[in-house]
Amino acid sequence: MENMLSTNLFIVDDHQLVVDGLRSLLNNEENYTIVGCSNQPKEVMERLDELSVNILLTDINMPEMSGVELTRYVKKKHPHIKVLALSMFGERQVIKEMIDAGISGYILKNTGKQELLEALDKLAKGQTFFGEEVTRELMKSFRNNDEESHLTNREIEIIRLIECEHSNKKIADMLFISERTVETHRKNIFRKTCTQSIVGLLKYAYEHKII
Amino acid sequence: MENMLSTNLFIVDDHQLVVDGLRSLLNNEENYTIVGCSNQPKEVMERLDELSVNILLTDINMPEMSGVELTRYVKKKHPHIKVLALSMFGERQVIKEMIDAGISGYILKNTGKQELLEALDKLAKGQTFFGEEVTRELMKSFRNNDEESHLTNREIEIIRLIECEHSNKKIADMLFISERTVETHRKNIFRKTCTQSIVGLLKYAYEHKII
DNA sequence: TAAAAAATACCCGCTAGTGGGTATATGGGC
DNA sequence: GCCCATATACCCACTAGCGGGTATTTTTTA
Repeated sequence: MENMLSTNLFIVDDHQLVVDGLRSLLNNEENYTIVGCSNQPKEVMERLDELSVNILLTDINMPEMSGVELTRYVKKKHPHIKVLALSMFGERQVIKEMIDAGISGYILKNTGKQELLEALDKLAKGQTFFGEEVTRELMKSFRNNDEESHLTNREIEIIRLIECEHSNKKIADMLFISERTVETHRKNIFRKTCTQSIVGLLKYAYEHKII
Repeated sequence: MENMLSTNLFIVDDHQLVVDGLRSLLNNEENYTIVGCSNQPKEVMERLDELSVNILLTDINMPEMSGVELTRYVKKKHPHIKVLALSMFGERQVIKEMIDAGISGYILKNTGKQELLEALDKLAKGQTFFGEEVTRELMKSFRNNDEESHLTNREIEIIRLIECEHSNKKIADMLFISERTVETHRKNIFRKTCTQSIVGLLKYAYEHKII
């Protein structure tokens, strides 16, 4: 019996275990109703004609038809349906293709229930959701198109001081500048390196031999 | 003309440039009065008998007599005098010996004026002060006496997740535990690895092949 | 079985750092 | 002189993380 207030989900994955796992995860969620499941993308195409589906959860690697193709079909034939892509890995190229095809969200299969629910919530509201690791892969994608030479000398200097575990205040003292300035440099560094945390920045710095 | 309210300093370093530099730095500080300078530790011993000195700033590497020996002498003959050790490097062994000898503070010569003033302020109040890098060396000292095997499996797991740039909340979700628990694990990890920041921890983890 | 270690989880208080943004000064190139 | 890049520095709002601590439960060890 469909609840008029809940979001209707359709799950497609060539692995029945994944399908069952997702069903098990979502069965007690009162905001969502699973109106269908399948291992066959072709079957999905037919059943979507008969069902009222809000969100399609789809694997991206299926032998019969890829998630990219399925997404393209769905967005063309049923533009109102949001597509949430599921994958074991966050390969950059695939993410990009799925985005081009029109997905609204992308999460990895190894994420927790929380992130899945968060994604569904977002999609149900018409928003988009890209999990952490997916976002990180995207940022890496942008990052690889930049040259390290676009970091200024000052910024490199500050990265090195950060690696020495100096606080912003300490760095400011050492460089005879304001702490506010150090913060601004940090912002610029994060932006230029497309990193989102000190951990990411450190890894970037090691990879690019800044340190 | 000595100001009764200011702290009397005596500077000893075999390099006149360092002495002059410190004098220049401190000459306009109204809380401090430099009552004497010297390049000769032996001379210091004599002059301390005649002067009212609150804090002795001393180099640790002097040809005539090491800072350790001088400190021992001063603490024995003039126990009220606080000793602030100055050094180019933060060698672990030397730091330890100076501490054993009775210094109240230790900073590196490459630190900024701010840290010097902070150190003097602390010593003037009867407190101790060890600069960042000195503290770090001390922590490394403790750290090297520990085996990595004292980290539990859970803690290692969390370190790896931190390296993946996951937030505490995200880690909690993934491990099905409370965010409070993750925080506690982090505290324990910092304590066991004797690190004080994520940067230090990351470096530790790479060095010890945890990641 | 008792003790120790590990895992879990909370309380409280606080701030370093960050995201969003704006703006000015300086130096170099054209 | 203009434009651009870089360096400097601020405003505001906010919170993730951390330091200090306590405690209980579960698991492991002897």
